[in-house]
Amino acid sequence: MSNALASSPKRDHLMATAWRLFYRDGLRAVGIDTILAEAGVAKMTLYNHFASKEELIISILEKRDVEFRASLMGHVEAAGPDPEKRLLAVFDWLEGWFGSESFKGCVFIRAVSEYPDPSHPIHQTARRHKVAVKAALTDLCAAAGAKEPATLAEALGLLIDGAIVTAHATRSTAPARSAAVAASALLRLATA
Amino acid sequence: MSNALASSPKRDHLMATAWRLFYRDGLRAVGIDTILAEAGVAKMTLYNHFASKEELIISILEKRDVEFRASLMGHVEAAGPDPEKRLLAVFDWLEGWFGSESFKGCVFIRAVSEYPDPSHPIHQTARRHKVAVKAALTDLCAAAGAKEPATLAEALGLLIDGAIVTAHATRSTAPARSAAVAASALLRLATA
DNA sequence: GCGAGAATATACAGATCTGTCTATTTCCTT
DNA sequence: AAGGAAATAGACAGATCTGTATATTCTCGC
Repeated sequence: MSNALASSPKRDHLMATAWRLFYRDGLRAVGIDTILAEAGVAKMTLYNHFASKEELIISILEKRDVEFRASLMGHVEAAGPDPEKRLLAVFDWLEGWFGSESFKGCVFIRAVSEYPDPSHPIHQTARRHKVAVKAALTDLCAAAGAKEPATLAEALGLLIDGAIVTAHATRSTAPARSAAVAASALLRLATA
Repeated sequence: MSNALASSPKRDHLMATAWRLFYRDGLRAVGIDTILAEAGVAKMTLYNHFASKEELIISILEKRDVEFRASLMGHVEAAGPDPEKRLLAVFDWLEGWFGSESFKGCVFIRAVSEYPDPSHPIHQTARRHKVAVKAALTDLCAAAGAKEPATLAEALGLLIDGAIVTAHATRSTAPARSAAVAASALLRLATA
């Protein structure tokens, strides 16, 4: 029997296929059989790599958390050394994301929505992602010279999550610009 | 056969029971049979009042939209005539909501999350709610003397949705205060 | 008391869900 | 070529899902 944590081509392929379907249609809406048919993989292969659908979901969320933050911070790095530019690059990155063809909101917000009980492992995994993102935001705010980095990061985090939700509900990239303008104003106040 | 739109005690009771279960556990997670057992109502009674589960959900969302905005605006009215106080009363109202025992986020955000396809009737119903709330916010911003009421309302809407999501994910009322502080700052800038 | 409309219990259809089991085959390493 | 792990197909269990059909009972106005 294979180790449930080890990486393998089949495991990676299952996670990639499941991710695409879960993100497109929802965690509860997509069944195991649909994933298997789409991936062209046998059912026992899935259950040799993952103990359950729930563990599959959590593995995907944890992977997405790492990828999400790497993509975000990669865009921040590309913005150069100016701390203010770096912070506002977050909102450019959001705008690009919102405009992508397959954009369907934030999978972590959606996971919290689908598993609303705070004690549920999937809910908790999604929460950990939000905490990690806020920590990264706090670093950026501190570097930008905010007097209370955590306070500013909290406000920017609200703008970001609100923008994601609004962009999904209204199918528009405009919330990224609105959030950027508000964030810029708050940053100015927080560093003055 | 009864009219699907008419009000009746059984219909109201079904909607109240379904609302409680849907909000607590999720729209897809709760089955018809669970609602019927909890409400103590026969299956045919439900299908005499609603064509499908989807229609039941939409009816509940539309009712909640009206109740939600009535509750919010009621709190605004109670804040008195000062336009700035009225606008900031929105965030006090949020804090009370976040602190309530049964708080599980915003059912409309969660509906968008569970039915991510923008063409789905449930998704569209949830979007209409968000549009209606933003219109109400715009009125409040205009009354408070904002130079660009729609722009300010957009930013406040992002703060509100972000606060709801964050409060749900972190099980805390703190996002209401953070949003209030940021909103107050943005209001000052927008009226200066 | 009667009759009509509403609600009931119950069974059912047909699909789908997660997860298990078994027997076979494929594939890689030695 | 042989051994062993991994993947396969496919049946299966047992539950659950939405929605339908039928026949009975309840309730209430007249």
